[in-house]
Amino acid sequence: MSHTEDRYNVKETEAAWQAEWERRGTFRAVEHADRPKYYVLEMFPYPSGRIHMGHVRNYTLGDVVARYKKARGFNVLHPMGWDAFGLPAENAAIQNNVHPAKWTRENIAAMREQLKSMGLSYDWGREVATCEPEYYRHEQKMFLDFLEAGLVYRRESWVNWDPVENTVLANEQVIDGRGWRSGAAVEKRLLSQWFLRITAFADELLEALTDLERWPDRVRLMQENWIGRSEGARVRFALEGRIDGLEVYTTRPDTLFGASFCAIAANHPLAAELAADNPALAEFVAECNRMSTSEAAIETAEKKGFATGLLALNPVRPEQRLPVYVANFVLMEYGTGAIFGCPAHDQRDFDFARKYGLPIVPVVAPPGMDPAGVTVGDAPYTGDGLLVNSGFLNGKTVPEAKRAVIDRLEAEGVGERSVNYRLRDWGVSRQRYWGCPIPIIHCAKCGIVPVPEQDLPVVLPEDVTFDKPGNPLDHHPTWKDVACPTCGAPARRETDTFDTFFESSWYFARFCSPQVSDRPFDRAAADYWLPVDQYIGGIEHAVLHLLYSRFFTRAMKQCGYLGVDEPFAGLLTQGMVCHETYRGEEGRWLFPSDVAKTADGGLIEATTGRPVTVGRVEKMSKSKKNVVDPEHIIGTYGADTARLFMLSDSPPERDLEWTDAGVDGAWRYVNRLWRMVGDALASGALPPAGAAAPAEVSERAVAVRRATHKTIAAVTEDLERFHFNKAVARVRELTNLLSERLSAGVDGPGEPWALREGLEAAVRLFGPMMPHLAEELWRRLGHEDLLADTDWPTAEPALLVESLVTVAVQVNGKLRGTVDLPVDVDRAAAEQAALALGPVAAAMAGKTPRKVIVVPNRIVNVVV
RNA sequence: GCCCGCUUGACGGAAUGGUAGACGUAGCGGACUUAAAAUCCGCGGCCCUACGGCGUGGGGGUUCGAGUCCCCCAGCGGGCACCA
Repeated sequence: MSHTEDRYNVKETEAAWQAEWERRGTFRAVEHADRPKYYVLEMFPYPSGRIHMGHVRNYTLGDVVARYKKARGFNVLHPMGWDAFGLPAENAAIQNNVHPAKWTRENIAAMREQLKSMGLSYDWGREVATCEPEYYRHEQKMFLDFLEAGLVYRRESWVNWDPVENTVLANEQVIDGRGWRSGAAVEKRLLSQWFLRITAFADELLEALTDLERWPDRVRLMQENWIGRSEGARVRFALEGRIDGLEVYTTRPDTLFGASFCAIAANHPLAAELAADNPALAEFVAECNRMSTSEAAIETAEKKGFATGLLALNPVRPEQRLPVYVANFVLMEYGTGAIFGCPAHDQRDFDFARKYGLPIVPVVAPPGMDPAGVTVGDAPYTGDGLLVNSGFLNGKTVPEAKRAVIDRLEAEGVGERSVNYRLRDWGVSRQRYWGCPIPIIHCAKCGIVPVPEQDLPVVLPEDVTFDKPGNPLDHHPTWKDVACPTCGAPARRETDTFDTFFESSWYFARFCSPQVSDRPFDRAAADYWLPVDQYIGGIEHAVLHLLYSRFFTRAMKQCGYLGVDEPFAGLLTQGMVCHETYRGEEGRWLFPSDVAKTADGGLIEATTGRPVTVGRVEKMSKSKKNVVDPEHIIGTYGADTARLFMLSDSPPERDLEWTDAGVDGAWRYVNRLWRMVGDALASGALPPAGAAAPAEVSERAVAVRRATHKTIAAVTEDLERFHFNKAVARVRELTNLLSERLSAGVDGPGEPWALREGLEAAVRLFGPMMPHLAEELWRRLGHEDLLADTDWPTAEPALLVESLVTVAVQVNGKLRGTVDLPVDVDRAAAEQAALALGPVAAAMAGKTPRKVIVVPNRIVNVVV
């Protein structure tokens, strides 16, 4: 580690420091009640087999935060684990005839080695894999606790069903209405499933968003929209010739007088009843049921309706008869599964009315329009205004009319105020093998019986086969046969497993004490570490994973597991890693590693020399082959180079384009820094490590010290705000200056000391970003201790203040010059100095200033 | 379809409403070298000989002053409940 070489030996150096950190247990986390804690967590990966650049970016960001906070004196918890249940393992099993457990465990082993080569400051002693019974047994217990607490229930719900594979399909497995593997037309099917009552916390989850101040606004907004709280009314329409009525939910009860139809969901009980003796309607309902369950598919499909022949009586206009349709865009899950349509003031209702020739009656006059002459143009009007054609509501504003009409409906007993949420309860049943078994037993006599606590965990059997369509747990010869815990009669195990979001909804708590086996985690440890201070991951998890975790935390609290409401106090959502795409002849996608550059800068296929077309920069994906293997990059340039590039080119929230040139640039910088420190030491000009500051310091040396301390202050601020790219730029600026001074020849009182201070500052500031190089240089600079155990540098305030400041001078907002002024000079003096500038006088063309705006230490603007 | 975000030199990006383009990448010129690589130095938004003018996706607005705030539009991307 300490010989003099001309080139930086990355491989040896990085491996040596990784071994040293591990040997010393540098990153082991231990609870210290007297020290401030800081919990840094990156979203744990699905063990797909190899890490990808998205992981490298995510974990680099987290590692910078973890190492920085450690240097700032925090007791840091920075764990890593594996989100190890999921579909890809089953797909691999089917395609490659390898057992999901074996596949997953091998992937974990491979990826662990890859992550270790990045030099991440994890406490590997806390590693967890969610597919192991030691982990998932606890969520089985939690599920039973939730059941007892009334947070779990069972009901029927619709799924995408592949009739050939005999299996439920994920939305992403449904392509154009067909199963991705079988190609069979997908059907909707009703299955009995377990649900978690997330809607019980809808208001709380919504309101608590306000306090998540360290979450990005857009994520909070996305969750707000997802929860989708709306205030409206439930309105009951009588049905002509029937004793039952139709209850609809609406956010626009003010437009009731403009209603021209009602529509119900295809799976509304009324639709089912009517379809029983109406084959055409039955066919229409069946057609709706063939649509995917995804909202995007439903919303983009052509809006269709089927007139049932039923007529509904408008409660505010009893003489009016509204046709009742079954419509493919009405969702049973939302509101009451029935709506009334007011075409004049809603786009979808408008389209529907146009299509089926229904009346379009305006009932809201836009502001400024004559209420008497309101007509409907090419588009519905959805804004505020005054009610017209609406009986007792005429002349009221939209909000007034809402209040008035609901009051009337309530008085007449035909409706009431109602708050509705778009949020639906969380269906957690999956008809899949590679997941956590749901600890329930079905008994013919006793019904649904929870697995007794002493029988937990229900272990997922590994002796299963994938040769038949459907769920292997179902085909297992013996596993599901069990005696009923209540009556002892033969009974059957639940063969569904949990949604894999279940595992990721509490892993952050497990990390607090992964070693305990009789509970999910130790309460005291959770009380010490939680909430996670900084969570880092992709924006694609902005809603589901983060909302489920927020819900789960509340559910765990309600059951006494922990004491916090919110799992993640701070959130950073990183952008994607992108790369150019390449196609060869015949349009085949090519890996970047298959593409070579010709002398004139053109691109060819490396092996054949045939031409290559360059496509757009897109998210790295296997399908387009625009991927770069992190292992290859780390093997060639080292982890620090990869980390530096990840940090320096783009702010973390934005997408990052991976380029060879960028990596080369980072690599050159790593070597430049290494050389610069080596040369400085070899020159013998620097004082030894720890030397006291000299009494006399020249102006030149003070200038270096100012630059050093300004950099320390700025980088500290940048890291606090996650502006890593700016932090890198600033240290580079400092090392550019130091390099200049070093090559100019060190001289004058105090300069060698100032240069050492500068070099050490650069090394320390880079510590969280390029830990191996920084650790190596720190040692070479003569320090015995580890940089990883060294405190963050502090800026001396006296060196941050300047006596002069450059002030811009504008005439009518246009820059005409600058002037150097003492800091905080009075306005009159600033104005005088500005007016004295030649170009300023020229631009004023002899006119007298009408006004002079002076912003102290910034700008003087002369208005003429 | 609905919701959210982004758009600044050739490229990635800087810029509490106050000097647009920090820092880097690519490029160009030079030094070193037999040569190349590496390294070092210099140049660098666009137009103009200059004075100066024009520039932050397009259009409008607020302001002494707009990349930044407001409105409209376009393009690109993310999410939409069983991928994780």
